[in-house]
Amino acid sequence: MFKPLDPLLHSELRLAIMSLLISTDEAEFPFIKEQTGATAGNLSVQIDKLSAAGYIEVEKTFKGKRPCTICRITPAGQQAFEAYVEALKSYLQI
Amino acid sequence: MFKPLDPLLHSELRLAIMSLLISTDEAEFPFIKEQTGATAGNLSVQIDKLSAAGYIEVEKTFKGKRPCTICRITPAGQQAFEAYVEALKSYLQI
DNA sequence: TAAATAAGTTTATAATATAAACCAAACTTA
DNA sequence: TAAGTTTGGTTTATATTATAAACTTATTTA
Repeated sequence: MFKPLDPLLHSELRLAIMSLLISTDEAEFPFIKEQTGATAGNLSVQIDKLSAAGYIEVEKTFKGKRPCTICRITPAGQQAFEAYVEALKSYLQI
Repeated sequence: MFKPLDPLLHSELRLAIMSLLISTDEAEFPFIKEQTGATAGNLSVQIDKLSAAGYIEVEKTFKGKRPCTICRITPAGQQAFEAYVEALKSYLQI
C-alpha cells in the first residue's frame, strides 16, 4: 500500500541538498547554503549524514587559500533519490 | 527555490493517514491502522496532531457496543495536503 | 594590528516519532 | 461464572532527529 520512505531522504534539508546535486552534480558548500537557506551548522551535519550513507561524496580542497568543500551525488545517491520519489508517489497519487 | 514543507504533513505516518482520507474521505481507526501498518499508540498520537491542526475531524461513536473512532479530512486538511504536494514538487522536479 | 568576514565543525537543546505500557469494556470458553 | 483474550484505544517514556548556537581557524580589510 504505502511504501516506506527512506528516512535519510525524508528530511527537508537533506532532500533539498540531494535535489540540488541531482541537477547540478557538483556544488560548493556556500552555494548549497545559499540555495537552501540553511545555517552552516545544520548544513554541515546533514552533508555528513548523506556522505556517511554513501549518497554523496565530499571533496575538501582549497580555492586559492580558502577551504572549499565540494559535494557530488553518487550512483547510490541517485538510485536512492529515485526510489524515494517512487515511494512518495504511493502517498500522493501523482 | 525550495518551498518550505509543512512539518505536520512531512511525516511518513501522518502523510499516509492524510493520503487515505483524501481518497476515502471517511475511515475508521482500525482500518487506518491496518492500511498504514502503524501501532495503535503511534496512530492515536498522530491522529491527535492532525486533529489539533484542524486537518482532520475525529468523531467518537459506537459500533454496537464497541467504541468506534471515525476520521474525516477537513477542507483545511485538503488544502494543506495539496499545498504540500505542490511544495514537494519543487524538490522532485516532477 | 585590530576588527570583520569566510568557511566550516562541534555541541547543546528542543522537537519528533515511536513503541511500550497501560486501561476499560466486551467477548469467549472451561 | 470466573479467567483469560480480544478490541479499541490512550498515556507515557525513550530514542532519534533536526536545528541553532557557540566555537575554531584562517584570511581579508580598515
